[in-house]
Amino acid sequence: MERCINFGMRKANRVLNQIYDGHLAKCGLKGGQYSILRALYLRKQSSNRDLQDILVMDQTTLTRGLKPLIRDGYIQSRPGEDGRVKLLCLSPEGKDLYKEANKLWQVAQKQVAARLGKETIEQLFSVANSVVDLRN
Amino acid sequence: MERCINFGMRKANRVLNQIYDGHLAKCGLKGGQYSILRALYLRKQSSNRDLQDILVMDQTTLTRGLKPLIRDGYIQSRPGEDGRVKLLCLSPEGKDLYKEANKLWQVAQKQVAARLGKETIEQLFSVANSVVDLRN
DNA sequence: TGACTATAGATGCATATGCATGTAAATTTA
DNA sequence: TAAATTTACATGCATATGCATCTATAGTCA
Repeated sequence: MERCINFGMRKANRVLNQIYDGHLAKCGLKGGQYSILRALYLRKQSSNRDLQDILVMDQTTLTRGLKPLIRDGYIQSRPGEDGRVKLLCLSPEGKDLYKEANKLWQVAQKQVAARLGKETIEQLFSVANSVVDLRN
Repeated sequence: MERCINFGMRKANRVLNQIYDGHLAKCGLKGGQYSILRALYLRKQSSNRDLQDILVMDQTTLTRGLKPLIRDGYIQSRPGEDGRVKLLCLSPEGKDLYKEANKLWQVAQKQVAARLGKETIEQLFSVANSVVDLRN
């Protein structure tokens, strides 16, 4: 009975999401939103397009993921010189929220890391990177 | 710059979903629906509760995942002796659909397996199982 | 038996995901 | 420069996900 690769990873992904989301809920964020805030925190400014590459995310998924963060004032959006482009950056509130979320993220990350162990984590990233490379 | 375990797996999960969904789309299914059909095909009959454990899925997620499959007549639902329980099984159409979907799944699985290689796949399942065990 | 508790599912709400498609702006080409 | 093409982003639609909560049924215990 051959195991489905997609199903195997999907289950694991759900478990991880629940752990990280559980911690991040204290500041009202989900894991995906945290990733977006982090990417913007580290890059100061990005277009939607840039973030798609960084986050390995579909354009439509990203656009919608940004929506509540813009709505709640954590991300500022303005048109670029190229009229098609939307430039995004964290507002002061967004930076504060990221810093707060980062503390919660660290708790989640440490908890998971402690239980999985170094070797498993290395394998996880190695496997995940290999899978992402399937896109090329 | 520490990498986020959740983010790493999430990206990989999205890539896999797209590959499998791309193939399964030919019969109108998504990967999650295929997993449900498969579980029912192999077990003949299950309650919602049973499937939650098999699929490592939240009750509400599963209930909603079943909805379109029941709606479209692929899964039959009837109450069990225990009035709270909902018993589920594949209809004849559901069995046919599963068999058709299984062929498409095999194409996807082979394609991914060929590109990842045996060792990476073993690691993938090993890591995924370790992550799922975090629930305990 | 009646009250309390536990279990199985369903629903409201909000985000997550991506295909097909639409709109607008920039670039290329004839 | 006008038309065709490409690029960036938005929207309609449908499924995916799970927390909080609700309903109904089953089981437990005083």
